[in-house]
Amino acid sequence: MSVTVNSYDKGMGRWEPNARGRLEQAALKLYVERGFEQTTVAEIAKLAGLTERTFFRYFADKREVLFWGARAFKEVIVSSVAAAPETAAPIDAVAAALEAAGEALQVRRDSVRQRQTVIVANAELQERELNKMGSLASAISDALRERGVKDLAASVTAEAGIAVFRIAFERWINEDGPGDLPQHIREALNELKAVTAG
Amino acid sequence: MSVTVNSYDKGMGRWEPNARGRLEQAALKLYVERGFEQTTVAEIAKLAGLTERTFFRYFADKREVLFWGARAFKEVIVSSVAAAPETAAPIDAVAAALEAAGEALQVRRDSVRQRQTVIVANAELQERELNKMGSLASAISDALRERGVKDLAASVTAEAGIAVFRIAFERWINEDGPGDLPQHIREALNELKAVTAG
DNA sequence: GGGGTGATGTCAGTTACTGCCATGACCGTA
DNA sequence: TACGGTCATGGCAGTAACTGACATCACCCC
Repeated sequence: MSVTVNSYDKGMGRWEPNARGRLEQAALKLYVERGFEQTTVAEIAKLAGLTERTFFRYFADKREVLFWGARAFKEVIVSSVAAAPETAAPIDAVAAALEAAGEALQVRRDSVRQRQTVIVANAELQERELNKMGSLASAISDALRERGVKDLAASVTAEAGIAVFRIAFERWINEDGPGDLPQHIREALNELKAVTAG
Repeated sequence: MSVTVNSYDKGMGRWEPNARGRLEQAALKLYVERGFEQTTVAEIAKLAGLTERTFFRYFADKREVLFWGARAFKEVIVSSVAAAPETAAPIDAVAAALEAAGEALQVRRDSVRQRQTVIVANAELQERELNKMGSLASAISDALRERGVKDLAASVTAEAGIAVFRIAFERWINEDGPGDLPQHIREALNELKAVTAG
């Protein structure tokens, strides 16, 4: 039972197109329905009309399929930091980048929430998410250094920014209405400034 | 070839004592010698004079054996936060707790460094470490709330504290001499205050 | 001395993940 | 039109992490 559409289309190659996308879709669907642990890679592959072996050609492991989309997110943030006006203070450049990325998430709130539900239900997925966040912090730190920010300041600013984002994201995703992620980010950052003042 | 000592001692029970400790020792030894991935659980168990099955009774997975010792670390920090004078600002309570824990690490610098070498060489172990740090942040956040700190401030302070600690730890572990971890913590915290000021 | 307890062993099974080789439609080129 | 190379995928065997069910047997208590 494949998730793909009609396959007698014009221009069809030897294989259905977008194998990676089909695997992503199939995996998310099954993870949501049965949970991460109760889903085998073989099942995902079958639903996508592929084999287990092919799954592992596209994704390093069973978790990674949920995080492939985060690449774009990272790129948005990094280039936004790099593009901030030269006069902007490091923390402001980071804050602006996070708010911009936050707005991008905002419009896909339902699917983001679905994905997050799967992640919070499984410890291994939370680990992977933290890992991605850490890698994001490193990337931000690098981008800040490119702007001439000194090592320690760059590290601290990037880590603090990520911490702020994580808290804001968690509060936003647990909210009832559509919410306002950028607003949460501003609030958390203000709180950080308050608790570190003095 | 067991790592245990003479087994005809007085007071010997049916089994060699301290199975968990023997497994920890054996695992660290092999992880250092061959690397994490190149070591099988069967080998660890054999070196400790036990079986694979018993390894998994003590540790949830192959990674956890490296992090069991972190429990004590967490307890020190949490109780230190709880024990801070009522008048202390949240960020200062956390900073003091981290410095205290830092001093405890300082005296075991060599073994800490050995363990860290294993961890940085493997992505899965880094994930687990981030996970432990996240759980530590939650625990600190809870301890702050116990002190009457409001939710958002508690989260932000705890996460910022962990970020500061991580940066300080990394700088300390990569240093040549004995170094001064508490000093690094103070410097990183001051930097955080500087970049968030204004 | 007999039964209960608890740490360990044994064994079979599942599944994530990998390496190696095979397949066959596509594409350029002679 | 034939031919040879490319490349996404399939097939298959193997390793090792992890789990559940049951067996063992020294120890302890009554």
